[in-house]
Amino acid sequence: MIDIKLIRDDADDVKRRLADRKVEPEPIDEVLKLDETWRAKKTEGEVQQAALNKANKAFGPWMGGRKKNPDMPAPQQLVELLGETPADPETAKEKLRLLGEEKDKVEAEADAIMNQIDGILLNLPNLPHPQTPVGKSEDDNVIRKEWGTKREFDFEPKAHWDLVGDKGLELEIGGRISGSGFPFLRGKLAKLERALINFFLELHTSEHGYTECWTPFMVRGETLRNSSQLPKFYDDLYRADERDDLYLIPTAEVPLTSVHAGEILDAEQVPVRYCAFTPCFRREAGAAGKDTRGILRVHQFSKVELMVVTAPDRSDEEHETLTRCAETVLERLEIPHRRLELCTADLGFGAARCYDLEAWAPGVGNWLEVSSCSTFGDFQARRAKIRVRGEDKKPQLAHTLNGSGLAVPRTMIALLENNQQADGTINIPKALQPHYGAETL
RNA sequence: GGAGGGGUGGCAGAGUGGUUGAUUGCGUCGGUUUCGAAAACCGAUUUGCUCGAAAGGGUAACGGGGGUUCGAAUCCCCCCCCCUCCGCCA
Repeated sequence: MIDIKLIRDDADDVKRRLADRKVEPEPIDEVLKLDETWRAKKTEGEVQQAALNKANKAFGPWMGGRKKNPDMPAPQQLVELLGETPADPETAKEKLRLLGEEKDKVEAEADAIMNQIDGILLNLPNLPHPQTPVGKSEDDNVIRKEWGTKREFDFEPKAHWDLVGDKGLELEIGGRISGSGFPFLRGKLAKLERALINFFLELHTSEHGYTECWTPFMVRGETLRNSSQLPKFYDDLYRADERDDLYLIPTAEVPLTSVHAGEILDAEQVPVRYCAFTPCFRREAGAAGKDTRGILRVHQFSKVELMVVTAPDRSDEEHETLTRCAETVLERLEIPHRRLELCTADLGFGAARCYDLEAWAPGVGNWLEVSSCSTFGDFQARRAKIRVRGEDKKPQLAHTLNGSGLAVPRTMIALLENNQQADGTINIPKALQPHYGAETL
């Protein structure tokens, strides 16, 4: 969530920054107006509560005193609140009850307004990082770097679906079992999938300092709200039926972001760096028919995710470090790739700044997004209530970051298509050989 | 799925419906003492919201949500989590 204090302090600035993301200004004005009413109601209720608290505090001793001395006068605090001296405790009670009801009404009004505010804020995307390039569409994304050179082929490189028909890519079987978008791998490709997952995890845990996690694959709505998939992206999620009210995770970001939800971390504990392999489940609603050939876009895929919780002043450098960790995977696999910095128009809902890593796939003749490395500022931390103690010992909202390290199917596509030989075999890159157990596939 | 037990401040662990944000111990931080340290003693030590320039004030929170009451950590209801036992099953 956006900090409501930013809206109070400088609503125009918030509107400007959201406008770069093509968000209309109306909700901000609405929040501003509601917030003003909320604070008035809130204060009104608290003043009433304070008076009631004072009176109630004196009530007990008065009752006690009257047991010994039935003529004991009502306490001053009670008289003050009621504006008169009550004849006896029973009349006082009745009057206090009515005052309490008035207070409850005011509080209920305040709560209703706060719910409205939350409803708006939960559906507003994050403010872009000052460094994020302003743009109108994905065409304005900026290529920050390219690594490797595209291989020259002395034959026509095949797309992966033509390349590995005999190596275990069984899309029809997946379709029969679950439907399209649920790939079934058999034999060599199944083993390649496992080798990639293992290679990713080994690299990040033993060389990059991430702590390996194993997470649930189904989570509560609350968990999805923490990392900002809900309420906005309900349609993109698979949900178990109403008996369980659980959702299949679209990424390991979801469970990992909630690991420290509600906690205040000590300065020495951060940065926290987690990685996890999970399958990811996405409905891909609205993306039907777009780049869906082969395993380009599927409903279930494997991914190793990197996730970082850090103090706010360190998040920019952590973002670079995290992105480097993801890039290293591609470098080790010798896959030509580039780093794209997303412009304001193309930024994900919760991201403040984001690099996409794209691997070159000569068979399909396209750059494929294999990783998305985002920094969220305090956007997720505010929802998940993740805080860090600063140098002054005061708790402050943490910053969260995450990135794929990497998504398996598209990495596999790039690997297969880049390393194909004229005879139809595929060379396994050196770094992966220990995990795959052979030099060719 | 069934039967019990439990969820209180960083941790441990009290708590009779009425000066309880909460006894106490440990831990942590500061001070006294010391050549220095330990011990001892003294003091401090939750978080959010809100008002305020600040000092400070108000309010909320004892797993979560409702309810009873003038007043709830304390009583009632629902839900969640953890532990033990039984059943079932990888």
